[in-house]
Amino acid sequence: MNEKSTRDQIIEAADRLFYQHGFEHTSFADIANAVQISRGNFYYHFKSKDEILTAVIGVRLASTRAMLSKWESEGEGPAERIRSFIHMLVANRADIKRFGCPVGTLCTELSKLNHSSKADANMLFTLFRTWLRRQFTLLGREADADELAMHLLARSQGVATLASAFNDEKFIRQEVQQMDDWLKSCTTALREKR
Amino acid sequence: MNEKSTRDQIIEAADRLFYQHGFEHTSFADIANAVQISRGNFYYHFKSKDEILTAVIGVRLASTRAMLSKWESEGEGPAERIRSFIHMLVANRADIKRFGCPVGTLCTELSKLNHSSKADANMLFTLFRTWLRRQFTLLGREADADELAMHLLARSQGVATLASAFNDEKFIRQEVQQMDDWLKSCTTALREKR
DNA sequence: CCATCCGTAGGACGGGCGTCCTAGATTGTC
DNA sequence: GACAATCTAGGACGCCCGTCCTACGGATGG
Repeated sequence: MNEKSTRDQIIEAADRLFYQHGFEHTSFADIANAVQISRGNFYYHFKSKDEILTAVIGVRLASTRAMLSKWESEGEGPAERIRSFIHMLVANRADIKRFGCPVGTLCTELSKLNHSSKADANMLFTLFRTWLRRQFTLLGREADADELAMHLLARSQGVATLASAFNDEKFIRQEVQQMDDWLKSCTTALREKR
Repeated sequence: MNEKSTRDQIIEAADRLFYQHGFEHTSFADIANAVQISRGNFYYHFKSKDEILTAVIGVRLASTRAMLSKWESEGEGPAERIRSFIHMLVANRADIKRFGCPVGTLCTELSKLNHSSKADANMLFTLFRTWLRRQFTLLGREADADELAMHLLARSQGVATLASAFNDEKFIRQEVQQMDDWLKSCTTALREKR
């Protein structure tokens, strides 16, 4: 059995709880309870709650980078890669329906708290934005690549927010279908230009 | 001078603070400080913090209904009314850039808190959804009116989320322009059908 | 002028929070 | 077996939270 270190367990539990219940609403006691360790033991691994948040964001950044790299290395074209992004909504639909988008909800919360880690969390968005921009550029849309990237990001965020509010998975599939069509029209527009 | 009652002042201040800093992060002390009254005085007007939230949601529901009625009574066609909805994003762009959408962020927070007023807050979304659905029906799109309403709601939410994260007003204008175009294409599609 | 009532001030209360300390358990090394 | 380093348990600490009580002030009306 490859047991995880206590530190990693704390980060993992905090990650999940921050997502499900929000950063502020999650207490040390909640995390301690989830990891089944003593509350006092935290201080050995993290000096403060903010330090846990920093670690959680760090893990999310790393795993996001890994995911984007994987999509990029899978050798299919940029259109297929963007489709991977869009279909994240379907793959995670159960969680999104219950808790919204992990990135969007965290950034929104930290923004309202004026939290010092706000910029770090926003970097998660920037990661996706830059990656999508690159894919649209590869698709031959270098002129409006960033605009398209932001447009797609925004639509994904909106879908997550409403799916959560209305508790509606079907709506996710519906909108994903439309985004797929939209993506195709992006490629078609390119071909017509040539 | 038409002085407002203390109760209304409390609701007003709470409304603003809940929007700017979130419900949970806003304390009685914060509201008391904003209204310049004693903390203990709250209990005379509201028995609990949740009761203030209920009042705030009530006010928002009322003013939303009033706004939608006004748009509807202004006599222009359904397309122009939907345009009023879309252009809310531009009209409130300064606040949206800083604090996101008041409806979306509140619903998201209450959802994470599993708060009992979650359903009341979601009613704000339903108000817009039903109203938009009616306008699209009047536009001759009764078959997919709800789908179009949800689509537009989602895009607005996404725009608000990203504008806030990236602190970008220009993005709002950009997307509003696209939504205007999209709305025109909805009408065009109808005319072609006839 | 007194009685009544609405609105207010200030602070007590119990509890939960993030933080921090310290004594003990566990592990690894010679 | 002795010792050091690493990790853990449990709880103390001060603070702020939401809640709640009670005494005061200032109108109003008989």
